[in-house]
Amino acid sequence: MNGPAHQQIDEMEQALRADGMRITRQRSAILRVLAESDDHPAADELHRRTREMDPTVSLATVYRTLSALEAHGVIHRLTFEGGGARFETADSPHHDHIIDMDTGAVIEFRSEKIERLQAEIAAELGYDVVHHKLELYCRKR
Amino acid sequence: MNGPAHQQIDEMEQALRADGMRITRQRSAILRVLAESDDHPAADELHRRTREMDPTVSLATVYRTLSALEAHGVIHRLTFEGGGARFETADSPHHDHIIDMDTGAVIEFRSEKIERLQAEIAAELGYDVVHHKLELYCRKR
DNA sequence: CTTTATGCAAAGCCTTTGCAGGGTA
DNA sequence: TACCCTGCAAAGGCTTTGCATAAAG
Repeated sequence: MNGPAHQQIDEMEQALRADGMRITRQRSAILRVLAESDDHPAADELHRRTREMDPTVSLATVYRTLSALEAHGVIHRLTFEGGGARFETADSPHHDHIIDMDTGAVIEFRSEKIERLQAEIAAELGYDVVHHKLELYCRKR
Repeated sequence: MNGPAHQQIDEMEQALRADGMRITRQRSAILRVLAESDDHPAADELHRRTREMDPTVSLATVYRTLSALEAHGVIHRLTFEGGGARFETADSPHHDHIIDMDTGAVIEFRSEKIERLQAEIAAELGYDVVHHKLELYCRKR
């Protein structure tokens, strides 16, 4: 819902095109809907929203597109507890998530300290962190 | 696979009984198999192992038992990326997980610093952390 | 014009549930 | 005995896939 982020979407599409991916009407619509959402929607919700601007888009295409976009690094797949996958564009810098257990709302945050500690811990065990997931399931105090 | 952890299992069963849960042959077997596993098995793997000591146990009962044990706080449900839920007994103190992306192995670790930072971050946003999930998807360096 | 994407419907996981019979406290 | 639990099989969510058609480059 961040209004005219057109240039951002255009950039993503250019990158995808350069990466050999065809930009179809459906893919463009799905990507745009996701870029304009800030609530980490699930596939079926994304399908519903996309249909408002293009009623022909099928759920299968939504799933296929999401997988493709993820493979190209343009979006992230989030798998919270209970329920299916949810998605976000990968435009903002890396962050983690707080999940409000009462409302289901998702809040983004970032901690350099935690990032650093994670890498240190993995290194001590002989590993490199490829990616990680930190979710805080919380209630308002 | 930690050998004779009988007293631990007995303790858990006592607690469950005291909590109003009936200890059946099936539940006892499932709990024991899980307590003796250190590889965070999924439901179907648990079913396979449980059947070795009691071939009558059905998969439905495995699922129902796991949910019940989780509700009673005796086990934890882990939901890693891709694939279904995996489980561990809740006897050891809280810890997080490193997932070896090449072998699928799961390594436990604990960081007081990270725990503290998480609580601080949530507090700043007006939240209390009920529980959290920290997973490091790693490769051997 | 070649190759890739789409829609539809069917199938695939993993997990839950209704029901009648069986076991626990 | 009263109630809870179990097995079986069917159904449920979410996601993927086979196929013929349509569209992109």
